[in-house]
Amino acid sequence: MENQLQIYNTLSRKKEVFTPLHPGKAGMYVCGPTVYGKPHLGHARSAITFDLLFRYLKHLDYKVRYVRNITDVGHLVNDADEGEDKIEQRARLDELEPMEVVQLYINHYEKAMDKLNVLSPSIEPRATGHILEQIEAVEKIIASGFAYESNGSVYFDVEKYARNHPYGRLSGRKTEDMLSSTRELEGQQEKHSPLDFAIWKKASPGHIMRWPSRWSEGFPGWHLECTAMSSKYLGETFDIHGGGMDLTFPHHEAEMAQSRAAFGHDSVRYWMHNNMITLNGQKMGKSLGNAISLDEFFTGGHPLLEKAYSPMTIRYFMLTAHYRSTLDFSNEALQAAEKGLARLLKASDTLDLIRASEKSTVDTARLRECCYTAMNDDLNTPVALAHLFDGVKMINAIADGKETVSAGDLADLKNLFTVFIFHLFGLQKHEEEASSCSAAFEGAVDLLLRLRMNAKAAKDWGTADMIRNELLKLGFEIKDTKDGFSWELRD
RNA sequence: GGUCGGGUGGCCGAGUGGUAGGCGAAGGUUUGCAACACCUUUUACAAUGGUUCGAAUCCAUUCCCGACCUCCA
Repeated sequence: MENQLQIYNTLSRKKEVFTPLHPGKAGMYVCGPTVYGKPHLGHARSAITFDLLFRYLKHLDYKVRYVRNITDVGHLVNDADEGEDKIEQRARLDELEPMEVVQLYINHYEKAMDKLNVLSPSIEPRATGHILEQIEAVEKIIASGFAYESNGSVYFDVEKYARNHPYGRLSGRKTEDMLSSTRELEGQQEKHSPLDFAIWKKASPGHIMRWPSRWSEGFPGWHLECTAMSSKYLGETFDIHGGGMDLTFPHHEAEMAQSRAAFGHDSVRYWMHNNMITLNGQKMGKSLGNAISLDEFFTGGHPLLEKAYSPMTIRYFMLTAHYRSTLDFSNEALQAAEKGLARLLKASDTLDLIRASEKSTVDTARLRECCYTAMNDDLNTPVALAHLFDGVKMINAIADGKETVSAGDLADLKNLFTVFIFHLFGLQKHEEEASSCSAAFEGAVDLLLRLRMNAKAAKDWGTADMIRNELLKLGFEIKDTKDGFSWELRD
């Protein structure tokens, strides 16, 4: 039983063995982006963390339904229940329809995720597509007595709820502490208590995004969409709910309260939260104005970036830290990641050239075991990577003839590397550039390098070096091997 | 102020009682030279005290940093 997947549950603050609600199936819901701006490194961290989980669960033969929402309404700019909708604000500033803003940034997000090789979730529901479900949820909460209407808006009655239910359990706080530290805000006369949050909000006259309801023309509160959509697609109880740590309070705490008020029980069995990306020790975030967008990373177009970093470098960089640790961004760290990744991928190429021997002098079974143990330990990718680098040493030693591997072990090693590097970690070799080269192009480069080989054989170093140096200038990487050469196009 | 989490070598980053790993640097092997690869080396656990055969890891005190408490992945 020791080698089972364990995940850290924010609710219990412990690692727990993952046992799904329904044997053989796993349901996961993750808070996706609010689409009012370009995706940045933080979005990538969350997406990659849960993509890894999604891939691993599938690898463990679970039938996984992965729901990641898109928030396209209800997220207000400032204080929780006042202020402009984020998307409407962007629309006003850019003179666009709110849905144009939504579409634009969904496109940006999808494109970036695609580059990062983040798999599409099973379902990507949008809040605006689930207004009816959200209205139904409001009805349920009112019926259970934990919400009240006030001037066309409906608020969740936190104090009443907290009398019989633990509010603050997930984020580890007490209602009295929250009360004492809550700021006095303008326009909160509608609420019974400053802790109450809106689940339906009456639209002000200038508000564009609005839907009819029996309380008012308005829009749903931010926290509600996740309760409505997760229960719709995963059921009133489901396995895993993920998101960034900064969503723990108030968003997830509110979700928990809503679910319990609406359904009479908790919905989520395992809460998982990924930590933040930091920049000079400070959280990278839109509101702090220190976020670097993913596009900027891919093109190098940001003053803080010394160069462009490929999507795979970013993906690998994320995997070098555990998902619950903060990860500090720096050019140095990214360049180290770039080189580490190249070394790993090179070894996986080398693996294809290795020939099996009678006997093995290496222990591939143990390597395999170590890799899985690391993954089962709350997705400990940095440790799994460390073991894979032991594998890299192993591969290079075999290729050098210093160690030998049997046919069975070689197959095992190949399988391990393929599964971990490509299937689970989702890393890819340079964007299939090789396949985009035409046969004629490849033939021409091969011809040049064969000429160089001839020159070398004739000890005509001038010609040999000229060919190599000119090709290097054009962006090729040239390597001499034992019995010839290899080349590839740098990206 | 409240709650929670941290402080590890030049950089990043694992690690809850007994050699992570990557990147960098130095030296060497290989090579016509180079790249790749390989071998060796290097510097560490914020401070102080304590527990222990043995502590980065446990306890105490101190200092420093961050996250959340408003919207944020």
